Amino acid sequence: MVTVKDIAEKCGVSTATVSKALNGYGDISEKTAERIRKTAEEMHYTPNVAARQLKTNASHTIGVLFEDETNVGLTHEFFAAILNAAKVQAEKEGYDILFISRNIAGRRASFLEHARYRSCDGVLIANMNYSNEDVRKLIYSEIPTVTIDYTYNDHSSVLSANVEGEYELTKYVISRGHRKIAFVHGENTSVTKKRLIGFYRALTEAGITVPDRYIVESRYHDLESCRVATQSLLTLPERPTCILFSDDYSYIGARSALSEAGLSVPDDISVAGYDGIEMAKTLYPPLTTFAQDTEAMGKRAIQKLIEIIENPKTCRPEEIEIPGKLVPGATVSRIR
Amino acid sequence: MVTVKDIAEKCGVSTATVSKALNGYGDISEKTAERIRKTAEEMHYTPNVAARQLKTNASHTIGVLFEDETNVGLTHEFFAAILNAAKVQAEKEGYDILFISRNIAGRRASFLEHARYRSCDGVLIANMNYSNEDVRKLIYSEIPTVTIDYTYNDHSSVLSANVEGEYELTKYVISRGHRKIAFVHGENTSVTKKRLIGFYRALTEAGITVPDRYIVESRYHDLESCRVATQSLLTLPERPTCILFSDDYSYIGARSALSEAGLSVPDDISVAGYDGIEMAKTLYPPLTTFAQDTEAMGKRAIQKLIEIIENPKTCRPEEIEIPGKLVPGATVSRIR
DNA sequence: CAGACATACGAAAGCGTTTTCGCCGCCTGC
DNA sequence: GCAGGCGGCGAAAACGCTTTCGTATGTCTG
Repeated sequence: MVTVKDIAEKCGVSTATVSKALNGYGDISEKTAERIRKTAEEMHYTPNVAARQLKTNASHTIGVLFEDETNVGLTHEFFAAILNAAKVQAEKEGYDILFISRNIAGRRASFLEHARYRSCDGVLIANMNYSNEDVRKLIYSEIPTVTIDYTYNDHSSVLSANVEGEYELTKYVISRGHRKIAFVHGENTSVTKKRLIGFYRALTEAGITVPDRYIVESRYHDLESCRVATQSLLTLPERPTCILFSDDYSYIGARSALSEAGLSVPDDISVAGYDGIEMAKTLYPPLTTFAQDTEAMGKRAIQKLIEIIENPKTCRPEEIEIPGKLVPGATVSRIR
Repeated sequence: MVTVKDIAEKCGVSTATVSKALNGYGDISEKTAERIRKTAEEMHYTPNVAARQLKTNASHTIGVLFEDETNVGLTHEFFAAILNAAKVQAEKEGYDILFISRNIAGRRASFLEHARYRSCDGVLIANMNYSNEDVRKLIYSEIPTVTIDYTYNDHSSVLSANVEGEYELTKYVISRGHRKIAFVHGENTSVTKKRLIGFYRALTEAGITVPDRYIVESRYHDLESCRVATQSLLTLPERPTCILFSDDYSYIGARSALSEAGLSVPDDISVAGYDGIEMAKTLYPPLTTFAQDTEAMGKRAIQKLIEIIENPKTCRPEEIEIPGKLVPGATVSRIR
C-alpha cells in the first residue's frame, strides 16, 4: 500500500506538503503541487480512509436507514427505486452508501450510536417507523439527516406532492363519471393526511360528498389488510363504483376480494392505486395510478444531504416536494 | 465521545489493559476485565472504528458489488431479495454493508481499489457482468469474495440449483401433455448453460426432441429482447404449445407479443418463467415458474463470506447450491 | 539597503486504537 | 534461600493522515 510518505520521499518533499498538494491547499506552489499529483497518480496512491477519518472525523460515507418491522426491506419496490437513485447520485458525488443497523460488532445499539460509530457524514432515512424513539434521537442529533415522505420540525425532507397527486387522481376518476368513490388509505401518517386532503379537495370542487363508510383504513404495502378493507366496502348497501387504494402493491390484496365477489375490473368496478411502480404496468389491465418520481426523490434527497454536510452553517432546512404524474392505465372505466 | 483513555483513567489502569479486556485477551485477570467491561458499558463507550481500522486493517464491513449497465440496480426484484437477505444476515453477525462503486471521493477507480480503500473484510458480488476485467481483478485479489450465480475457478459462490430447476420445470410441462416446448433463454452464461442442460435432460428422458429453432436467445431481465424472441417463435410454421422464459420479469415483454398475436394464456399457448419473484404471483393468471430461494441464497452467501474472513487459512472454496421449488401457477394448460 | 511582508515549505503533534515487549512481584521446586 | 517461571499489567510505538505553527527564502517599499 503506497502512502503519503512514499510520495513525499519520491518527490523530495515532506508528507505535509504532499497532503496539502493532494487536498488542494493554496499553500503550495502550483509547480510542486502538479509534480506531487502526478507521482501520486503514477504510484497508484489511494488515501487510507481510516487514517483520514481518524484525523478529520469525516468519512465520506452516507448512512441509509431503511428497515421495517415486516422485513420487506429492499423488496419494497417503491423504496428500492428511491434508494437506487440515491445510490447512483451518492456515488457520482464521491460518497459511499452504508446501511445503518441496530448492531455494532454484534452488540445491540441505537441507530445514532451506529451512525456515530461509522462516522457517517449524514444519514438518509426512508421507510421507517418515524415515531420510533431511536429514529427521533438520530434526527435530533448533530448528524445531518434527510427524511423521505415525512417531515420533522425544521429538518429537511423529500416528499412527493401527495396533496396534488391524490387530487389529480381523484379528479381523473371524477372526470370518468364516477361519483361513488371510496378510498382505502394507509395508516394515519402525515402522508396519508395529505392524500386525504387532496382526495376531499377534488370531491368538494366537483360538489360530491361520499359517505364516511367509503373511507376506510388499511396498512401501506399490506395485502391482507387491504383485502379485508376492500371486502368491507363490497358489502355496503350502496357499493362504490370506484375504489382508490393506498398503494399499487396493496391492490393485489384487494384484487382477491374483488374476484371472490365475482367482480371484474374495470367492467364491474373501477380501481386506482398510487406509486406507479413497475408492477402496476405488468398487471392486466394496467393499473390506473399516480406515479411518484422515485428517481428524482432519491437524487434530490442525496443532493440536499450533501449540501447540508458541506455547508452546515449556511444550509437551511427545506421541505422538497417532487411532482409526480398521473398514469391513466385502464382500470377506471368511463360510466354513465 | 468517550475513549479507552477515559475508561482507563476511571478504572485506574492503562489503555492497553482496557483494550485487552474489551477484546477478550486472556492476559488480564477476570476481575479487572469484568470491572473494565462494566465501566465501559456505563460510560456508553463505543470504539472508534477509524482508529481500530487504522491499526488492524479490518473494518467489519462487507462490500457489495451490485450494478449493471442498465441501471436497473436495486429494482431488480430477484437480486434485491437476495441482497435483503444478505443484509439481514450480515447485521446479525455484526458486519455492516457498504456498496462498492467505481468512485473514490470523486475520482474514478477500480472496484478493487475501492474495496481496499474502505478496507472491506470481504465482498459479495451479485448481478454483475462477470467477464468484466475489474470484477476479475477483485475476485483474484487478496480480498475474500463470494459470487452469486457464477463460479470462478476455486472461488466460493452461491448458486441456485439451475440444472435441477429447469429440469423439474420442463418435466412438469411435459407432464401436462406438452411436446412442442420452446425455450427463450438468457445470454450465454454459466447459469444459462446449466438451465439448458436441465431442459434437455427432461426432454431426453421423455424421448422428446425439439427443433433448434425452438431454442432462442434473449437477454435476462430485458422486456424488449424477450418480446422480439417470442415474436420470432410465433411466426414459426409449427408453433410451440409452451414457451419457457429466462425469467419471470422478461415474460412481461413476451406477453405483449402474445397479445398482439391474439393469443391468450394459457388457453392458446402455455408459458412458464423462472425466479418466482413476487410479481409472478400478481399476474393473472399466476405465472408457472420455478422459485429460487432468494432468502437462503443471500443468507448462505454472507455466512460463507464471513467464514472465509474469519478462517482465511482453513476455509475451503465451496460452490453452494440452493434448491428451489416448482410453483405450478396456472399458465401451463393440460393438453391432448 | 533595511525592514516588512508574502510565499513555499517542513517539523511535529495528535487523532484513538492495538500490540509488542518488558517489568514486577509472586509462586514453585529444589 | 534462590533460580526460574508465570500471571498481570503498563510504556510506548505504530497505523497514515491532517494541520498548526514556525522558518527560510524571495520580493517589495521607502
